[in-house]
Amino acid sequence: MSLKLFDTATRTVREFEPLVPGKVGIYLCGATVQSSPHIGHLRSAIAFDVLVRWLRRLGYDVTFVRNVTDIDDKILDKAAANNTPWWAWALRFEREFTAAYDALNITPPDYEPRATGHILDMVDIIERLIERGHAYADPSGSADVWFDVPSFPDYGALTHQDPAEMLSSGDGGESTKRDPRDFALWKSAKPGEPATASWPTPFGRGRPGWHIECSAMARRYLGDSFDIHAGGLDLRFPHHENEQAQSRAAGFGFAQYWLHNAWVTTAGEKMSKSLGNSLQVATILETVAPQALRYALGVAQYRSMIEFTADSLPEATSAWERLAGFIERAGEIVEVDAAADLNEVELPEDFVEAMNDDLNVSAALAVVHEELRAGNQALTDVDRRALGEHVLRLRAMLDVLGLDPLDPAWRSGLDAISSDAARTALDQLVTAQLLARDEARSARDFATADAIRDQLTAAGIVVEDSVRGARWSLQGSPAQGRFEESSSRGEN
RNA sequence: GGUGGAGUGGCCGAGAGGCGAGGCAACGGCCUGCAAAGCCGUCUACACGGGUUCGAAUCCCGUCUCCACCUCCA
Repeated sequence: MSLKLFDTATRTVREFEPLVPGKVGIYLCGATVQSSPHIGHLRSAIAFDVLVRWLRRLGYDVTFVRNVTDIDDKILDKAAANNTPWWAWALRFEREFTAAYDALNITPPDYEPRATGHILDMVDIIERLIERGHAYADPSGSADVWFDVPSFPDYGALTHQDPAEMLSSGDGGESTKRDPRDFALWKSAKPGEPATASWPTPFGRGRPGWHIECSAMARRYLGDSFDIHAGGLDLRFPHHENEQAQSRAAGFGFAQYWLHNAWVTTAGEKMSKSLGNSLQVATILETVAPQALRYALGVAQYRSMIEFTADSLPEATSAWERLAGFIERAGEIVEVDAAADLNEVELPEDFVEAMNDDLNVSAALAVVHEELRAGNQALTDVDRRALGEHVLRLRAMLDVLGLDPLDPAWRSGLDAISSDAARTALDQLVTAQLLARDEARSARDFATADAIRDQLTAAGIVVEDSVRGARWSLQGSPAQGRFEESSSRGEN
């Protein structure tokens, strides 16, 4: 039983075999940091975070690279429109992305290169392409350098398009290039653009074309050939097609597998910024626990579209609270070691099989919920031995999905209260109330007992009676303070 | 127009020729002083029309609808 992945280039589910046994290099196209992250961005990050976690769980030594595109037309335009330096604009949103990734427990990449830090790596590839006859300087004498599409017969291979039927790559617009399909490797500095947005090169002053950035950064950190290149579905063409063409034309093997995640949709349509900020990560985390958001975005197989409805978040919250609630209650009966090495725990066969089947997290979650039910049964039966095993297996599975409730990356609802002192104070107050309620119940004064409970409920505190007495928890636990939106001090 | 993808029960979502994935919601039962939580049960679905087959959500033919990429996009 081994991992199979759907490879966009071959349109088949392929047995995964790394170039170097035991090692995996992954390049993921990260954000163009021109605006705030929305949940679609996070879906991609979560999908491939699960891939990385699973590969590591399988024992691979993974090198995971996710870039930041910190210069492009939109960044320059928006920064100018807001009277802000373009690099400040980019950094502001890079921070927002980082905050969102952290809030959702997305494993940080091993390397997170910025495009602007790799100009020389890009120049190197462009020079190779010119030498090999796959690129040419613009005839006008500008610093523009174009990739020569007709010189590369394999163009179109990734997305299975016939180059003859492609009319235009759309790049640039001024048709000084030889062929309408040719795309920009290097863009000359334009009048009116900030001087800081261009670099001196053998071709002249300018800035990188979009596609060359990823070719250069992938090569820098993963080598001429590497295992997996991932990104959103929309990047297949032209971005990934062009990346592959550049890198292969330059003589590199480049990616062996191409993985693409599907959309988060609303009302059947691809999410877009025009839908408003209600779908921005920061906004959602004001009222929803980050674990629930991760659950909502992580329940479907990465190649399926996720239909995001008004019910999605409440539904995910219910499911999440059931999982986390079980671990919490179990911890009151058996010793649960938050720091236990979950990699040592044997995973259920069905779970492993599901994950190996192109990361079928939906099927894997079915196993998770079976384990949960069995665990709850053990909890009811107070079967400590079984309970301990269920807890470990459940956590080990959830850990693969980035959803272990005891992962230190999360902070519980109680942690939303800023200080330990406040937490202690709240605990004492609630405990006192529960004590009074117990007394009333013992005296069969249920009116008083219920009044106390109602009062607590109104304050957002859920009371549950069990054989071991009453327990309480904060309802919903929106985890305030966990997500920190970066300040807007870059502006004005 | 070219190239892909999808239509599954109230909702979300797996599966891909026979064996009722799973979650959420709802309802019933157990438990509870009442709740909550939990457990058990109920809701027997696969866009439509044909066909193949002992048997089709799954295969074939046709039809309809929706979505994406081809311009920046996770």
